[in-house]
Amino acid sequence: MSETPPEPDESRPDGGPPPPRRRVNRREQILRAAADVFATQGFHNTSLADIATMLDITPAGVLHHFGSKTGLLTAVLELRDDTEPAPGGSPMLDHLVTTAERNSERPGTTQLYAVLSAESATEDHPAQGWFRERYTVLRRDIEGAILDRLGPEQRGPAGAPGPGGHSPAGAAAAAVIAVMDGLQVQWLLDPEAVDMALVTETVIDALVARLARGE
Amino acid sequence: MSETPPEPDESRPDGGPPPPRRRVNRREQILRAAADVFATQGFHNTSLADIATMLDITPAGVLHHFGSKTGLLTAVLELRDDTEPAPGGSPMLDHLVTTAERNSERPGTTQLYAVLSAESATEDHPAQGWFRERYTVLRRDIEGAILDRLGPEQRGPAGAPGPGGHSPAGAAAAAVIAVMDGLQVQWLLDPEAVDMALVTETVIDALVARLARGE
DNA sequence: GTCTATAGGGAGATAGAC
DNA sequence: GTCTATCTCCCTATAGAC
Repeated sequence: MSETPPEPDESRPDGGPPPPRRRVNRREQILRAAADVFATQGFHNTSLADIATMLDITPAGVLHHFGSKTGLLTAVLELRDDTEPAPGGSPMLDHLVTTAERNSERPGTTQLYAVLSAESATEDHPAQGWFRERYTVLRRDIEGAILDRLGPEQRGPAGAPGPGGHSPAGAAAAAVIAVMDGLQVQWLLDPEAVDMALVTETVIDALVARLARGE
Repeated sequence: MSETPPEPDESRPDGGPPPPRRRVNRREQILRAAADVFATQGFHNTSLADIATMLDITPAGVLHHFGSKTGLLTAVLELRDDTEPAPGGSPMLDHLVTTAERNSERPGTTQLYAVLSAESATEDHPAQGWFRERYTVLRRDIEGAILDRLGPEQRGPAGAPGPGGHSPAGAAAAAVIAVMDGLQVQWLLDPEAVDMALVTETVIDALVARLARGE
């Protein structure tokens, strides 16, 4: 299953800086394994032993690098594999569709965030603050992207605060995020049943069109 | 918190069936406690002891009634507190908004399904089949409701199979469900940040308008 | 710096008391 | 029919070996 790359003896002529390790760093190996198994099993349902076994070490070997199971979770979340940086403004909306498409080919990552985000809504979950912050930032950014796409002339009413202190564009932003999240669960349970990218695009278009009409 | 309604002593003139218990039935008490705590803590993170403690019995006392922890989960899911039966056809769409509104006042139930549905997307989760089936039925019903609202004249293109074998109305149905689910997670993490009913209504309207325009 | 041995405290479920 | 005593297993984390 897990291959352990051979470790060549590294020669250091002078008494230089601390020896660089050929092996990518145990820490990274553990992070990858943890991300995989948190995704397929959830956080609470995963034991340190599950992760340790994948690397042929003991559970305590894992804990050494992260202090606690919670510390490991935090590190996994920070990992954020942003292969491509998210653009700002109107192009961000297209980027969201692309992301949905990409997620269809990475069940592991998709599952990781889908499962953990919902699990974080339980009492005193260690990832709660992380996800709360993430949603706050996402809502703000996507609201900006929507206003950007509408253009200055149509922006007026959509940007103004509405009921509950939220602007229509802000509500639309929450909706877009919600659609993407909700679709992931449906897709994970039944991949044939939904086309995440198509539906995401449809909802974005429908919401932007509605805002453009000033409703 | 949970009130235990008094059980009137039922008089049996003849030597009828086994003696009625004054207490509502242990089974029901356990179900309510389990639903509460599954909601706030998730399924995997909840122990039988957590539930047993609430009723001042031992974990095995709980297991007696349901055989296994999984059996208890299944029973909780079947519980479905459909206070009001969901209508069919176009009124169902209004009912969805009402449901979102009601969910804002029942964090417990909201959390139960939000957390469990995502958790069910993990490997071999006992509730996986239940949620898969639930989504399949919901998508079909809501698709019907959308077509109903569109009316016969506009229904044509929306009902026809599109890319991936799914009709535009079917995609919209998946989107509506996704929005409701996704909003729940955002709302649970930050109740002030989103208005579930408002956003749900907005998305439904935007999607129906789009279909009506034949896009 | 990296990891193992072991502690110490639950977990779910079986078997059987009342 | 209802529940407890108890078994066995597995969990996270500390302390310390190499």
